[in-house]
Amino acid sequence: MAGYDASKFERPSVTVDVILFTVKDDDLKVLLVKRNVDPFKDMWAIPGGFVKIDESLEDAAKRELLEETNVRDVYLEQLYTFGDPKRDPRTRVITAAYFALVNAEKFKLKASTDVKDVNWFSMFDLPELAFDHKKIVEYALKRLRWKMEYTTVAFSLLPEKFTLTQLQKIYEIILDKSLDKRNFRKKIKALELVKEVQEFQEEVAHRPARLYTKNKKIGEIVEIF
Amino acid sequence: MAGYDASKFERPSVTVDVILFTVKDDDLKVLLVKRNVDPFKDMWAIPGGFVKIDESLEDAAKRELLEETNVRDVYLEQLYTFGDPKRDPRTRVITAAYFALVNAEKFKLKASTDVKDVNWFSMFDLPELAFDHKKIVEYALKRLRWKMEYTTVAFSLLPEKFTLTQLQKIYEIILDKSLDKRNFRKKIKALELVKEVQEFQEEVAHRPARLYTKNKKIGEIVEIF
DNA sequence: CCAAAAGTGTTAGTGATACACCCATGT
DNA sequence: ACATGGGTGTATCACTAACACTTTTGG
Repeated sequence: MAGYDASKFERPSVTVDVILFTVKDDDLKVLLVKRNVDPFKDMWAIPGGFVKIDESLEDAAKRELLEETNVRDVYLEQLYTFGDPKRDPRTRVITAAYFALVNAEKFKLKASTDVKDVNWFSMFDLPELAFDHKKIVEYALKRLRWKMEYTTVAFSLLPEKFTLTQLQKIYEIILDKSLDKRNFRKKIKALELVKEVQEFQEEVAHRPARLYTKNKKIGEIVEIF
Repeated sequence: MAGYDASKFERPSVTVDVILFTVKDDDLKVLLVKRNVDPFKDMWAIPGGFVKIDESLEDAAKRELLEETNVRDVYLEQLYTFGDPKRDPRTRVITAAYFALVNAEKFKLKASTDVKDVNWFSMFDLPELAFDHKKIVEYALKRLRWKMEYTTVAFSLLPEKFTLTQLQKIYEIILDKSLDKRNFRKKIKALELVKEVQEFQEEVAHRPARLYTKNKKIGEIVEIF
């Protein structure tokens, strides 16, 4: 922190971008918005926007997500700040990227004024993205995979009540590898991450699975080293 | 990313701050600078400063470290971006904090124009710090400890040639716990992190220890999960 | 010969992996 | 009765943790 008067400096703009993941239709999906303005008009991009002068970065991330996509109440954490001077062709823009997870069945997407369209895309079949958003999304995937292995973030992708098979599938889809059912259940139970509910799946053409909820103070994210 | 003209917005200032750690005199030290200007004139702070309009965040971090403290060639990674609207009393300042490690014996500290004084402080006995720097330093310590357990960052705190006891001490000081010598050496050797050198310690009043170097392509940081 | 740190192996316990069959339900 | 996923236990392997004595050097 130097003895400069901040106002002497030509200032970069600051944005937040939010990489929102969900698991849906047996696939890992990212939320993208279609840009309605230049630069990169009509191209898909990560939702985001400028940080207001009196809001925190996290508040900005929540606000953008709500405004552009109608999504609220997500697991949210800061991912990384991308500040390459050339990442925006117009001017210097530094972006604090956030990383978010939701259970997709809880809201309806809707577009907004700045945005022509909003949609889920398979992480493994993305369209061309605006700015350096490809790089950002790839970085987010790395972080997501890491978090899956060492924390309980997976639970934020589930509905209130879920089966152990649903939970396991989330791990399998994101980590892109199959897991042993018995070992998986053994571990989940040993860590006491879930609590039995006195209910079972309904309307399935096979033996209905027991339902579980997250156990109390996993509330949010537990490191499971 | 929204359809706004960036120039319409009141822009926050962006700084980088660098938390530089070293291990010295059997203690974990942080580099602090004494501010020569308001706000917080004469108070100790993490080195840092404004990001220039055409330099990347990482370049800014390197530049500030060199300018304010004469330190170069460090291990450097982005830590977190702090953006609370009230963290700077003057105006909105968002700071991208970087986290750095050096072997302290390789350079001479020197103060600069913006800075009255530069010095190493024990991480466990810090003076009062400017801004929200206490919080930032604590966050950096958490990250450092985490990195010690799961990566090979420790090696960036060592000189070219070192003994296994020196290496072990670094772990012990930072993690603040003692480790078993035999198990420690077994693990380091099993992971092939070090290479024997045909030299020994000199001028010590006991059996001289064998010297080692970092093994080839640990070059930088290896995750040791 | 004393002080100081260097160096070295074995055992027990814990957690991870591999693996196959019966069960409950709907059609 | 059959198809579909649900549900369960044991044995092996790998890694971690605990632990004590001998060696080499300088003073």
